[in-house]
Amino acid sequence: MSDRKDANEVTADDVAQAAGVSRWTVNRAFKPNASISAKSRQTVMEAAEKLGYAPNLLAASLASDRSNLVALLVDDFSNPHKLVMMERLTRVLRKNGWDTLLVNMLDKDDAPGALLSASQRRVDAAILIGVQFDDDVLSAALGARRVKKLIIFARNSENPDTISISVDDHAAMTEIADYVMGRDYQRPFFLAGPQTKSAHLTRQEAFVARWQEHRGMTPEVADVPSYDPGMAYSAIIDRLSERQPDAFPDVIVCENDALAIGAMDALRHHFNLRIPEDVAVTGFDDVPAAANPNYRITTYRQPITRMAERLVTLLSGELEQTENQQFLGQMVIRNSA
Amino acid sequence: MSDRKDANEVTADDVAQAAGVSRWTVNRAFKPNASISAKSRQTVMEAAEKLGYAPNLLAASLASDRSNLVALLVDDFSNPHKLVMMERLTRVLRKNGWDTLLVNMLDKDDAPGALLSASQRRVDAAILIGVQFDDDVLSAALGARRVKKLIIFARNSENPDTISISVDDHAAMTEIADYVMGRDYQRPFFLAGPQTKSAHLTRQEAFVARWQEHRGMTPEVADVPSYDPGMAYSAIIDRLSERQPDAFPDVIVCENDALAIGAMDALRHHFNLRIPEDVAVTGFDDVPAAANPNYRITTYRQPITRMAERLVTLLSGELEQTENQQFLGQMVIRNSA
DNA sequence: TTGTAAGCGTTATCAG
DNA sequence: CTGATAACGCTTACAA
Repeated sequence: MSDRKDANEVTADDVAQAAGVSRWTVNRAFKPNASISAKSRQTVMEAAEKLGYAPNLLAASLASDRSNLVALLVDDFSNPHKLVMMERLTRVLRKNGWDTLLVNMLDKDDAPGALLSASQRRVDAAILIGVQFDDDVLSAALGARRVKKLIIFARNSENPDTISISVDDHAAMTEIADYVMGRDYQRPFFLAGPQTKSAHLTRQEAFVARWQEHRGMTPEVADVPSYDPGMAYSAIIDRLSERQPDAFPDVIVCENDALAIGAMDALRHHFNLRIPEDVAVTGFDDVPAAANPNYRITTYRQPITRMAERLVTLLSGELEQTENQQFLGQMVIRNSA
Repeated sequence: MSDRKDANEVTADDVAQAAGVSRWTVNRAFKPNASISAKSRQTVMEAAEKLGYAPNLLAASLASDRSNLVALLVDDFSNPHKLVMMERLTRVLRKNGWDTLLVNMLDKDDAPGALLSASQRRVDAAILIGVQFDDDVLSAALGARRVKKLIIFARNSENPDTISISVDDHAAMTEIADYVMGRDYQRPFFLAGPQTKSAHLTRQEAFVARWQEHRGMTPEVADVPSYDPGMAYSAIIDRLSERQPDAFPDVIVCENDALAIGAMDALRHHFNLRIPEDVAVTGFDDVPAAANPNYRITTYRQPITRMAERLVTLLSGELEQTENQQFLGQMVIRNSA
């Protein structure tokens, strides 16, 4: 049945033999700062090259209990920003010698299963870039000691055993609020994503607080069950239909671009309104589509690459951090507000 | 230094001891159709549950030389369709017990490196969903015996040692051509993606051939270096600026939706043209944005889920296929043409 | 700097 | 159906 196991099953022993050294020397040759003479290393590398040897990472992981593998747990694939994050993360990780196991959280209750999958491959860390990881799930996961490190990427978490690498949502949203107030909009409407139990309502809270503080009134808020342009589209229609002009918002501040795109589509194609003349819109993330001439969204860009680089230092353990890492991004002013 | 190795390091031996059986029996309990009595299995499972045991897949893979791991090699993250494919693929794979290693091909010449990464984790197969795998790369990869199976997903390949699972591009594009001709467009323009050496020019060729056959003239063709809406936007502007109205195409047939989106944006926002009144546009893939009210693209939907399911049967070896697998999708008629 | 012994946690295979 | 032996290919000591 299995006729594999032909060539390519070259082991360190084979190389050792070919190079006339011991297996352990072969090993050292492949380890960046091992104590090995330059000469030995070269002999080994030549033999390895000739035989087509590459270390078996499975065996290495088993023997060493570190795998140089991280799991990326994702749940909301409808948000286009996920594609950007996945690209950046895998790029930076791979450049630094880490491989990525992509785990699709199939549904709301799949978090434990997803984490289990990851742990069975002995990943060194699990990186969460989904939305459905509330603190209950995290505690359960950590309680079960499923993974060594749990890192929440691009989202806050209050869980003390978890490290989050994210943008300073409060600062970012305050900046957006100030910008919007600076343009003198009067009737704000905040469009939020899923209202889970964890701490990621920061954006909404920050906006609302800032507006209250400066204008003495509480902005209207609506939420959708997932970061999906289609859901945002429907939500806006549901919520704003049959509204008198003077009760219609003049600016819709969205928790992210996925929602902003849906909102803009609804505004233009359902309500037949112009943006920003009739209603302005702001987003968050600066997804690729935000720059396209149809949208030209005024949004906020997270420094994903820098965040990914921080992640790498966290993984390598250089930084014995347990504190959450906060970054500052920058507003990108375009035409939608 | 390492204070891990606390709990969770439960092995089959521990469970065996707790359950009063041998390690091998524990193992059998976790294997679907192993010869083990129902009673033994239950005892084992209870003990396992209590101790929180889960098989170490690293060790299993090492010992068995099958890993139940596949690598997904991706290179063009700017195409939104990739997100859809990744979601479907990981979903179907995981449901069937396969894990996914996501490998980002960092640049044009990274294919060998990416394949090497995958092979070092001893993946059972590498699935290619990028564009830069031309037949040279594939041959090299196979020559180096890097991976056991190489599967090209959603794209054709002529390489005989490779299996491709894709839509029947010829049939699909012929259907689109017929549709376009049926609407009586006269001046077609085909917008193609990267012109690599492999066989994926089928769409372009099919369209051109069909048009020639029925109309006796060769459609104009342009190509862009990557499936990126932004590139398509620029390409359309470069190519069509300063053209007299009667030389301007009345339908732009795009190799996929990523290009169609860029083309539509250029047509509307740069040339100030209406779609489909002034110029019609067709796409391919039916990405989520194709359905949004801004675009409403007439496109072609690939049966990704069925294709992913076929992939799984291919992986499990039930099908000792070496032939390429072709699927039929369906046209989705919307407003853009 | 280099070699050696003892595992890492499974599975294939064969004996009972 | 169950138990035992020998790998799988590497790493972590530690000794030479």
